Order: sequence, then C-alpha cells, then structure tokens
Amino acid sequence: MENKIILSVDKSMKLLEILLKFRHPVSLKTLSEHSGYPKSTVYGLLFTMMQHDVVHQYADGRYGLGIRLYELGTSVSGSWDISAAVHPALEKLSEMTGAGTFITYFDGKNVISFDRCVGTGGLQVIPEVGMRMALHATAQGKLFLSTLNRSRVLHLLRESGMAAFTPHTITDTDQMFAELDAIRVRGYAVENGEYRRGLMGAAAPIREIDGKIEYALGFVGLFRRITSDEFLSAVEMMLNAAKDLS
Amino acid sequence: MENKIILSVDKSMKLLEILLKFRHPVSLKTLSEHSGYPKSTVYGLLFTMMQHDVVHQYADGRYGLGIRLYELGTSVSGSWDISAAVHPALEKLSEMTGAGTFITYFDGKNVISFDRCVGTGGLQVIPEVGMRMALHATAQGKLFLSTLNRSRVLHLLRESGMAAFTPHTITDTDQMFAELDAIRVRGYAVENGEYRRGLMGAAAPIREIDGKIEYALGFVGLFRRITSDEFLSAVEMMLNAAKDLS
DNA sequence: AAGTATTATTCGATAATATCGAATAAAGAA
DNA sequence: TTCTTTATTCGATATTATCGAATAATACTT
Repeated sequence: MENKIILSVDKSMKLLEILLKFRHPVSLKTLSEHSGYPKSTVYGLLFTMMQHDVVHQYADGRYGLGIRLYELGTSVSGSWDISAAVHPALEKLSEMTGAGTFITYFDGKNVISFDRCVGTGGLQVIPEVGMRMALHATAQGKLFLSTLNRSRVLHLLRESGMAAFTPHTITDTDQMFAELDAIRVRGYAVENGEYRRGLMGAAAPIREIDGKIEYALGFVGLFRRITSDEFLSAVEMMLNAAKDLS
Repeated sequence: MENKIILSVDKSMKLLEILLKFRHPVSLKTLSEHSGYPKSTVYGLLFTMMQHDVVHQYADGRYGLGIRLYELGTSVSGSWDISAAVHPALEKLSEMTGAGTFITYFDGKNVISFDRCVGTGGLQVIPEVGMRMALHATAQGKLFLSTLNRSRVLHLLRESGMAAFTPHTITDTDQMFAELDAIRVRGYAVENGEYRRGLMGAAAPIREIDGKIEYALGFVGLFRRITSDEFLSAVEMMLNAAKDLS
C-alpha cells in the first residue's frame, strides 16, 4: 500500500503543502525543519520544481509557490461547468437571507469553496475561495458525506480525523451516521455551531442531469437558533435556489 | 546545470503539463505515449500524486488534474494584491474603448492573464484567465521584456523560442531589441497583428509603490490600424487608467 | 570595513529505490 | 462467452536520490 509511492515525488508534494500552509515565502531552512528532510534534499526538490515554475524563488532567497500552479489551478476550476451560471443565484440568496452564501465542489474526498457572496449582516465568516472545509464539522461536508456509503465515510473520517472545533462538533462516528441518516431524509444538511461557536448554516445539493451530486449551495450566519423563523425561511429559500440550479 | 534535477520529480511535473495541455482526463496509455516514459513509471508517479489530490483518477480509469492544484493555485493568485481593486477599472476601460481588456502578472519569466473583461465589439479574442501569453508576440510580453536587461531577455527568448504566429511576428533578436528600446521610450507596448492576424492591442505598466513592474493593463481588438484615431484614443485611456492604478 | 553569524548551495560516497519490461488483472466490446 | 484494450503489479537491476559535511553567499554587527 505504501511501497509504490515514489518518495522524492511524495516529498515534493509535502513541500508544496508546507508552502501552502505558510501562505508567504519561507526560507530553505524553515522548509527543511518543517518537513524533516535535510536541507540538501529539500534544495534539490525545490530546484527541480523551480525549473517548472511550480516553485518560485524570490530575490531574497526564500521560496514560494510558483505561477504554474495558478495555471494548473485555473484549468481545474475551468472544468467545473456551473461556475459562471451560479453567481447570480448566490447574490440573490445572499440578499434575501442576509447571510453569506457560497458554492462548494466535492471531488469524492475534499470539499472546496469556489464561489461566494458576502451577506448584509455584520460579522461574516464565509470560507475563502479555494479553501478546503472540514468534512465532519460543516453543513457542506456532512451533506457530501451523506451521499457516500458507510465504509467510504469511515475511511474519509479516519483519514481526516474528527477534530473538536467547538463543544458541538460531532466527534463520534455513530453519532455521525445518525446525523447523515437525518440529512438523507431531510434532503439538506444543517450546521449548528459545530465549526465556530454560534455560527449556523445549511447546505443543499445541486444535482447534475444524471443525478450526481458534486456541488452544493450553502449559507452561514449568526442566527439565534436553527429553529428560528429567520433560519427556517433561509433554508426554504436555499432549497428553492438549489432546485433551480439542479 | 542539469544534473541536480531530481528525475522522478521532473517527470511528475512533465505529466502535469501534459494533463494541462489536454484539458480533459486522459488514459494512462496516452500519458505514457506523450511523455515517453513507460506505463509502469507513469503509473507510479500518478499514484503518488493521487495520494495528495494533485492528480485525480476518474471512475473510468482516466487521469486528470486534482483539486489540490486549485487550492494551491488560489493561494498563488491570492498573493496578488491588486486583483479586486482593479476590476472596475477594467470594466470602465472596456466600455470606453469597446475593446477587450485584461490584466497580466509577470513573475520574471511568464506572463499570465488573471482578470479580463470582454468588450462591446463583435469578435473578442481576449486571453483566458490563467493562460500564459507569448513573450515575443504580445504587447504584454514585450512590455515586461522591456523592463529586463539584455542578457536576461536573450535567455528568456532562447528558452521560449520566437515562433512566427503571423508574418508580423518579430522573430529576430536585433529587431526585438529595437522594439524594446522603443517601448522604453514610449512608455507602453503595442501589438500589431503579431500574435493573430489583424489583432491589435497595447499594454501599459502598473507600477508598485516601489516602482517595480509586476502587473500590466492592456486591451486588444480589431482596429483598422495602430495609427487610427480610435486606437490612439484607446491607448490614451489605457495610459490614464494604468496611471490611476499605479 | 572587517568580522561574525546565518543561510543557501555544492559535492561525493553510499545505500536506497526508481526504473523498466514482462506478467497479470480488470474492464469493455463484440 | 471470447477477444481487446487498458490498468495494475512484480522483481531484478543499475541508476540516482540522499545525506552530512564543506563551501559560498548574504546579512548583520561592531
């Protein structure tokens, strides 16, 4: 299982992940310390990636992610068919509910936000574009999990862990399976302060022509409670918008 | 010079480039043929990259670029400070000139379009977002080249080549240096059917606070000739917009 | 300016491992 | 079913990535 992995490539990817986390150029030394690989090894990997503009070295010697990644990244998002068509719906929903709204894509493993619209309310905690979201602690994440079979869910949860972001975060698998059942019945997922204290939201699936669910529409905001009228009417509007997009 | 390159990493990057070119999922066999590496080698590399979601395998077995590249890519574009501030200026310039307008970023080696606005004219040939542009055959490319020293220019031109896209493309280095001198004097670059027959455009630098030039504003369209009044007034408007953004 | 500290880069011997062809398994078509 | 095509596994081999240590380059002090 682990022996067909090509180590030098694996190390390169790990370096990219470290660079992603830092979000700003870092020195070779830092990279070496954080990865655990010797400086000279890191240097060779970085040098190779630099030749392809996947890594960029700044004038002061530090390293950062390179422009080629932008090119590759836009190619990936370009393959998502709905991107343009969907933005007006986001704005409309944002306006009607006052909450922040966003669209996520699920590749079977990761939930990524790729379009968003801030609401009219004060504090806005919408995920940044391009950010991966927690599978077990967000409405979107749970929604996508609810489309998978039990063993797949277990596998993903084991892989990503079930960190307790707040006291409300679901950290028990049995509890999670009950929640996923409820989502399947209800047709949408709810997030009740599981990721950030007091932050509530919901997510509804956008179905492809063939019934597949790769995208979801959601909102988040600071509601009183998930049984409040404003929250429930926001859910209603979200469901309608999602149905229109499907 | 070439011996510190780590081959397996280098091959991985080449595979990503091939996947980028195809812009749709391809089979292992195709990848093997296009890269020239044996199937089993390609498989190992792809498998490793898959573990990091840099490559994705579809249900039918074919491979494509993975979602992690989107994450990495947005991180890169997020470091470009002006992105949001600049879009209104693009729209305004597009409206006033009727031409397509766009913003490019230069990392010292590649010119990449990262925001654009279509014009009112009929046929629109604006570069897609995320696309690399020819250094020697576009206004943007030549503009950035004009900020570099002679040896650097030679190096870049040798690296990327000077393909003759049209009869007007500059394919001679001496001619190019004369052109770059003219751009330095003029303060902006002009493209006169050098990339696509009949397509004309111009590009002006957007200067950072410290005087550095990383971004450029440009337009392209189907003008009569680059000495026509409409073209010259478009240039004027572009220069003003670029100055405002600087 | 010279000296010191820090970090980037090069080098070379060695063991580790990526590579490749060939064999097998799996999926699709007829 | 059988035949084709394509993906995946395997194992012997030579190639090459690796690592520590040496050197170069840069930044910081005095």
